Amino acid sequence: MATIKDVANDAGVAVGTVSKVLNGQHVSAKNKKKVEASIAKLGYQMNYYARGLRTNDTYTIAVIVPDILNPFFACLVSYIERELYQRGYKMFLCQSQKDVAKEAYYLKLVHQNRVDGIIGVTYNETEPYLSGDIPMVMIDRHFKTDICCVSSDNFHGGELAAEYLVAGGSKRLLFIRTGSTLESETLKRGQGFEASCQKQGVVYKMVDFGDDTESYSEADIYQYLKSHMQGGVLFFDGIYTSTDGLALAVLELLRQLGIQVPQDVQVIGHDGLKHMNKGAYLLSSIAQPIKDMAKVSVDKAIRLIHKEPVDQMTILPVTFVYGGTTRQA
Amino acid sequence: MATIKDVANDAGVAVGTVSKVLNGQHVSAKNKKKVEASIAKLGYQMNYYARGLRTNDTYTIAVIVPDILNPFFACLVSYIERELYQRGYKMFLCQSQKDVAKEAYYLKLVHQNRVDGIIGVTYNETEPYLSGDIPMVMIDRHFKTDICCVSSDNFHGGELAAEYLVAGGSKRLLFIRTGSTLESETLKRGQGFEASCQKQGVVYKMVDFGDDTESYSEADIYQYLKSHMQGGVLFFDGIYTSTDGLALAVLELLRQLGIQVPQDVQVIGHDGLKHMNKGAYLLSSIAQPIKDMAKVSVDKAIRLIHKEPVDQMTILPVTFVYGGTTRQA
DNA sequence: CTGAAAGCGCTTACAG
DNA sequence: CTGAAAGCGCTTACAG
Repeated sequence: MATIKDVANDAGVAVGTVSKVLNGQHVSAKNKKKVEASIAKLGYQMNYYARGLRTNDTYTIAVIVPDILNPFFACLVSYIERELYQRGYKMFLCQSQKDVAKEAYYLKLVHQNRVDGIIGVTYNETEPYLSGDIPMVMIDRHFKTDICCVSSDNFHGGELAAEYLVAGGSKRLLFIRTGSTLESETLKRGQGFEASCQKQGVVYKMVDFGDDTESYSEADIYQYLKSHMQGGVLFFDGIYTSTDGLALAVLELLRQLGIQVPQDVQVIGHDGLKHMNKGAYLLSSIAQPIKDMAKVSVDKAIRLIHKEPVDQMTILPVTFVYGGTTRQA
Repeated sequence: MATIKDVANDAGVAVGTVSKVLNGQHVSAKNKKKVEASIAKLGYQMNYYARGLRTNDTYTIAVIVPDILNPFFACLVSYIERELYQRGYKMFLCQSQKDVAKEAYYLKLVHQNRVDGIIGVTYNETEPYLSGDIPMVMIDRHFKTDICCVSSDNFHGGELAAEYLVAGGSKRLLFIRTGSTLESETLKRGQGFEASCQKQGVVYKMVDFGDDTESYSEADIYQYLKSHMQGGVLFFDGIYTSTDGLALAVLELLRQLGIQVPQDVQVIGHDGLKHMNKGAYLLSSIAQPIKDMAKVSVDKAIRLIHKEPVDQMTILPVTFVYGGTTRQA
């Protein structure tokens, strides 16, 4: 590959001059023309490794998510990539897979590869690995330390779910969640739901099936639902789940139990996922503004890189979306 | 951040010695111990940009796919990341989004960032951008030039679909496809289907709705199906589509037309996608061995990087999977 | 086995 | 405005 030196020789100027035209600094029109001609002629491509070594800017950002097999994260990562591309950054994709060792590996790699910043969704206790010297924005996870965070309005999402369920005629509500209790921001979904139930003075129950191991503890949930049935009818007539994935599992269990949705019970999920990520909504749900979350995350990360001021916390609005599992309010 | 020089000073040895222990070369036990102690003490992390500049190895691979919003690609990318991680490589995620300019940008970036190799699924005519000096493996796309390719057995997939449809009792088959006609490997799905129909001596029809613009040309397909109905019954009683995404759209159209699946017509898709990428199959389908495709791709890429011999073409086997839209053969 | 030194391809003061 | 030179943090022959 041609180097800056080859270009300088070909154009008959000093390497410093070539560097200047490469970086848009002022050089005489005559030299600029010569250099540009040589660049084109030699097919010169800048070696970012050499530049990065000198300037300490790499124009790369590491994105750490649990797993893009999960459509929510795939969607988030997809939009982050587009945003990064617009801004001239490249993305290292890191899947932690809820594996502490792997997450630590990536957090370390990030130093070695001198990424300019990190955008991450992490549920592990990785704070010890976080040296504050690298710009970092977390999604949906509010660290105790002063790390930048962007999230959607999980609390209000829970409220919305309770409101729509009641508006659709449900009188005895149930909230089901699974997952790590470290997901501090997402925990607010249940809190908002509960607050709204109390405010509306409706009967409700909160149940937590703990960390899901790929199976969403389906057997446990099945037992739970079954034990709340009497003469073929479920005690609850409105269910809100912490994620769409969980809602899908619940929907299948209800089907097995012979319960009609939304006639007998309405179901609302959370995330707002669509068929193949582009068709209809999978079910009635509280939709997160994934695109905006991606945009804001990238924007914050780049501001941090440039040492510009940023808000420590940003909470984006959620909306209710109809997907056939509610009696459309 | 501490540099190799800091470590050398702290340990009282030369930088060359530190470099050797870093790279697992032989140094005296005494010095090795001293160096390791200093590394730990200073929290030293190697600067890969400096090393990369020297050695021209970056341990990074660019993965180029159209868009991970598509669950098939999300799945592929997810498994590629795991494989890469195992082998000590990092991944640049590049979404071309079927945008020629963006794809060209990434292909160029790849030179600037000196990635060791590329793994890609591209449908554009990007060959001119491909300088042969960088190891590259293509998935599902067979270039005329001698680029390494891995694919699943699309032809046999088509055959399997026809066989299962007939085995389930269908007598008049229909193949529907959408998408770029550049997808040379995936085009074989239709070819295999047709070959099997002829061999089995069954009535069939092939129809191509061209490039999908996010909407799968749904209106056109609806019209087509409707024009082949008579007295509420569809002329065809078995449908095979080029992808699961398309099959889902067809399923919805059939529902709108009041046609029962699988009673009136059986439907088989292609890809083998699952609910949330982990639950049940979306529908009866021809499943691609995505995990193996990822593994083989990474393996080939790394062999190419090491200048080891590799097979130019690898075709992995596909299987029929039952997902409720066939009369289970 | 170890140290001193050159060099990878850039950028950036510093003179002129 | 331009050139010559130092230096970013590594690795790798080359002497000793």
